[in-house]
Amino acid sequence: MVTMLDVARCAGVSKSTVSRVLNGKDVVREEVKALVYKAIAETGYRPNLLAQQLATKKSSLIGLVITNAVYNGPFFSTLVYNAAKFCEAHDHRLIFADGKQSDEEEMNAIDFLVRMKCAGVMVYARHIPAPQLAKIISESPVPIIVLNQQLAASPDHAVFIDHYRGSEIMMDYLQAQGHRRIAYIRGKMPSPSNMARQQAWQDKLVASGVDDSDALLAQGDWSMESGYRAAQALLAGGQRFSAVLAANDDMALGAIKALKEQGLAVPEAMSVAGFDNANVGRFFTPALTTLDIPIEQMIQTAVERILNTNNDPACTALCGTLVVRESVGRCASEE
Amino acid sequence: MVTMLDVARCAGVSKSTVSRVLNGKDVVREEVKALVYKAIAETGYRPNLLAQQLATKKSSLIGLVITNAVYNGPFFSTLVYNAAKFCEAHDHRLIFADGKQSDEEEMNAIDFLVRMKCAGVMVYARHIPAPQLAKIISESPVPIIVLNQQLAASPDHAVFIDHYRGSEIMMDYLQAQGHRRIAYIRGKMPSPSNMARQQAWQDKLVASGVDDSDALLAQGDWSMESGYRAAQALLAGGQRFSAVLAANDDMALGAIKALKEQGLAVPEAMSVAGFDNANVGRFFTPALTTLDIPIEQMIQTAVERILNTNNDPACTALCGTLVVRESVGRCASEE
DNA sequence: CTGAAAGCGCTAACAA
DNA sequence: TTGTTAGCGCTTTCAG
Repeated sequence: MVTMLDVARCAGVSKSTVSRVLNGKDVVREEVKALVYKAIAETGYRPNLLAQQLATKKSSLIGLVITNAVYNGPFFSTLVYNAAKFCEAHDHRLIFADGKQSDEEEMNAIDFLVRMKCAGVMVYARHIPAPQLAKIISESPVPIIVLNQQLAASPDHAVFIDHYRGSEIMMDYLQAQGHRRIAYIRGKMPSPSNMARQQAWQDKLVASGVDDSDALLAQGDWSMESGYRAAQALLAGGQRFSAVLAANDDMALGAIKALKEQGLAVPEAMSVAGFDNANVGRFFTPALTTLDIPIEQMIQTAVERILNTNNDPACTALCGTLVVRESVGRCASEE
Repeated sequence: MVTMLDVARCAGVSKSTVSRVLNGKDVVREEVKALVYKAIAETGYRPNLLAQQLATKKSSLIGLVITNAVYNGPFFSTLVYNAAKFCEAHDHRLIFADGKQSDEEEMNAIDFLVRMKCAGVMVYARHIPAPQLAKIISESPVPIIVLNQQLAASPDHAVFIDHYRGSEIMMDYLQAQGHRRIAYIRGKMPSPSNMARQQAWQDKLVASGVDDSDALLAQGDWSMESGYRAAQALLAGGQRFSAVLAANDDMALGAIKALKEQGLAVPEAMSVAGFDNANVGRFFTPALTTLDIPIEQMIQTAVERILNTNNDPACTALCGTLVVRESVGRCASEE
């Protein structure tokens, strides 16, 4: 392991001089500079970032904690991709810790990142309860930004999407197509996005006079497989409904599969819609009607908040935009 | 920022004692231990991992470099998910650096991770040429494992999948179904997996007497969108073919969409197959016939190689297994 | 413009 | 069993 001292000796100067030419802060004589660069090349020196960060107390890392519950969705790749992208756009690197499946693991993950002296950490939490989150935020020496979740206690530490409003938009569309009895497949609980979406669904149903919404609710776990089974369960339940709204695209896609298998053409006999605007939805037959979620903006805002380049509170009010494709049709059965 | 010294003072002991109780290595008197724990709780002390790693020269980080060219595929989530999983199974954390779109960026990413003193780094490279990679490996102070690419120069630093063999398996199946003129949609170059798959496709075609394989080749970039367009181009080309093989599932799915739009039923009028066994393929109509790639095993081997818990050279010989579903049928047209 | 020396927060001999 | 002392590799005063 070649250190700065080795380079210094090789160049016949002191450690501090080497440090200076590397950081370009102080002024160093050109000839000396050349000498140092030559020594660096000869020795194959690579600065140790741990030592550097320890000395400067500055970090080039931004942490991200995600539950692996969302690992299989398209949501995950988009999130990670954009997180990496924006971090690097600001000369930082993304460091990643798995929140696994429990609040304890999620806390561990956050703790690890904080102790790694990240400049900040983004948390896509599924298990830590809000008050606990608020406590972590207030006690943390570095900014902690909570993703996809509203935090009353510290709004500027949360970047979220208004899933309730998004779900309303979708329900309005469905109802405008004449659907009244709309079934809902929810994701695994607890999940803020699911809760909000489900609530809007129920509220809209009630507002339109459907009062047995419970009978139209099915349970999934975000996976296609679970959407497939949830749709089967719904069908088996014997309830009347003309549309199925799933809490994400994957489940919607699974549901379509199940409906088709039962001889129900989509959208002719049954309409289906999802959330997230997963890439694959466009290539399905029928192409999936969905709600596009501005993940990219959310992450960008989070990163900028961490690095203090963004103070725009408006960014927390995202709600998504409807993407109309083929999987929703007009309601056939007049009720 | 509360340091170990603060804790020591608070407990009325020395730094080393605190360090000892924290690491549990040396024996410390129970009462002193209690004192220290109390002090830790009171001060809210969190060990600084940078300092710790600098002092011990041990790291709990494993790096991963990926080109963002693969970010949108299902390949990506599986890779990252499993990488995180196996790292954590071995008490390490995954740290992530974007290889972006050039060899220079990929080298930067590797360099960063090495300088962060990772225990090792896994590289899913798309741009750095093999000889360069070999050089990096030989000069690196920590193990560098190249993913998904054969490396003649240093076989024990490469964990790859035999894509040529995998493609042969698929071609054998297609030909067994009676297909002779099989079109191929390739991914963006350069890509070792694509090159191998394409070569096997061509060799098999030639072996079966088809000598104008060039006319049956279309260019994609791994995305569904590109598969869609490639299939359109193939159709527009006016060539006869009864099956389309795409270098990955996403392109295969895109191709199916285009074929359907042209009134070609899959698999009745045209067969389609892909590679990777993306989750979504199962829920498509028709469900996609594909080749399952043992990504999980590949990553596991890589992580274990880095941590020296695996010396089994057999693990480098993975080739994947055929997953027969509905998108390939018997060739209708006798030629 | 450059070098000496102290310090970042922790660990690890070595003594006591 | 515990404290003292030197580092780990880098930055950063402070002198010169």
